[in-house]
Amino acid sequence: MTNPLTDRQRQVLDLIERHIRTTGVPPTRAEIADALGFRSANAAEDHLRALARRGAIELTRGRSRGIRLIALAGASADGASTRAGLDSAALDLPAIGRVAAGSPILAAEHVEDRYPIGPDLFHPRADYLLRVRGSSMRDAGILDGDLLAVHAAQTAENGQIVVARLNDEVTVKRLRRHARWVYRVELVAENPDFAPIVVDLRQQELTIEGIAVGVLRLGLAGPQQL
Amino acid sequence: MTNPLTDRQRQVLDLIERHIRTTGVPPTRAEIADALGFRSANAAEDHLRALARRGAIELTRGRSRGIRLIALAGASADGASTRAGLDSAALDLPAIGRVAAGSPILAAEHVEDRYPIGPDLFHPRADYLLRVRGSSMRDAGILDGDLLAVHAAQTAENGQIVVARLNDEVTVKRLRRHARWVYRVELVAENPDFAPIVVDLRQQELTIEGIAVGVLRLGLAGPQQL
DNA sequence: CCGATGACTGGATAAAAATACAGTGATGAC
DNA sequence: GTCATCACTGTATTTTTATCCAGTCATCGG
Repeated sequence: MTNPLTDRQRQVLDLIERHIRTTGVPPTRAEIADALGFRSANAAEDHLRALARRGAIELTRGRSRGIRLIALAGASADGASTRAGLDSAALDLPAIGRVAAGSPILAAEHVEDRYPIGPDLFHPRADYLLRVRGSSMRDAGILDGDLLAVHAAQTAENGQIVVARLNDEVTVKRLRRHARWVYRVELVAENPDFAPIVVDLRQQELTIEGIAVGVLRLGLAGPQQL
Repeated sequence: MTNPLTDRQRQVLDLIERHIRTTGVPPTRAEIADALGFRSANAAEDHLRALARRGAIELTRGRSRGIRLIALAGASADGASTRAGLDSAALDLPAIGRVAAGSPILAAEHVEDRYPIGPDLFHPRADYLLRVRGSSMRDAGILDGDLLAVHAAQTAENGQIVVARLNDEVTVKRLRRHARWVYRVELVAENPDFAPIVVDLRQQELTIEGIAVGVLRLGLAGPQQL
């Protein structure tokens, strides 16, 4: 018995599961709409009704966040198998420095070091640490030289801080997306000195490399100044 | 060393767990009040605050049903007590939440959790993680809720970020001291909204508890906003 | 071409929830 | 005796949240 779910419904279902795992509570209609870029919470409502009709979830009328997952039979589609060569049972994480153009982030020559940090400290799990260059995310508390804990993923939700590759350059920004924008996304800095980067997907290729799940700053010791 | 929870608090905690198990979502304040017979939802609110202070749950401000169970230490306190005190050879660090007035920072009841991070990652070595409250060090990239890696020390140098105790309150600030000042030091916030605290050592006792050696931020995952 | 279905926008509204404020007793420490 | 903490009552007020209504556009089977 395969799933009669549509792709979009599958995405909504995955989002619900992810939301419960990361926040402890199911999402509201508005949160679903925001995460998937809908401009109306009613779109989320429609999806929930459809999922309930198909038996994937159970809704409790009138109760806020009254969404319950039923029998998680199928494996989720979202990039579960992509962690190539990463030991999930490891107690440490590789730190990635400057990434050369054209090569994958996790290529061995990019690994500067390994740090004794449990990957499962973060939710979702961190796959590597990326050394941040520049101050474009300053107001999000991510400073030059910080190590960003990254969960490797090919997709991200509106509002998340992502590691993206644009024109073969790797950058860290907040992702902005709307349902109305078909060929457009924005990479927004968290610092008024930097303008948002508007990406036209018909002209430029944008690859999501992962989502930020934490920050680690070492070397706070010395009496250095900003 | 049993739970620092009172009987009533334990009952509330059990109820929350039961509610999640049976309905799939955490309870609201009104539902807690109703289940335990309170006539005011505010009674539930008070209990939740107390449980959060003790690290049994985590509350998300403004989010309906934003209650999360932390580290299910087990219903009853079994013989195997948790590692209290200072294991130097450990691979993890204790995280300290709110520090009660008059008691030492590393007292067992302040330990919210332990995180798998090698103490030697930091220089000098970190002895514990302190959960930062407030935004007074915002411009140093230390945000509300961050975990500050702290090296226990009784002295610090000018310009270092320190964990200090003043009037029995623990605070994180940058230390300012000049050779010319004999009885004076300043604790400077890294945020223009906070004025520097000028300390006259003849009148107030200032204790250095440690110096900041790093920052760790978890929970960067969800699409939450600042 | 028609009607059903999926995937939405936009606006409105009532109910549900969080949370602030002001109190009351009781208990135990100092 | 005073103070802090716990365990509440009661009243507001503001946000959140669920949910309804009225449409639009595209696709697909018949």
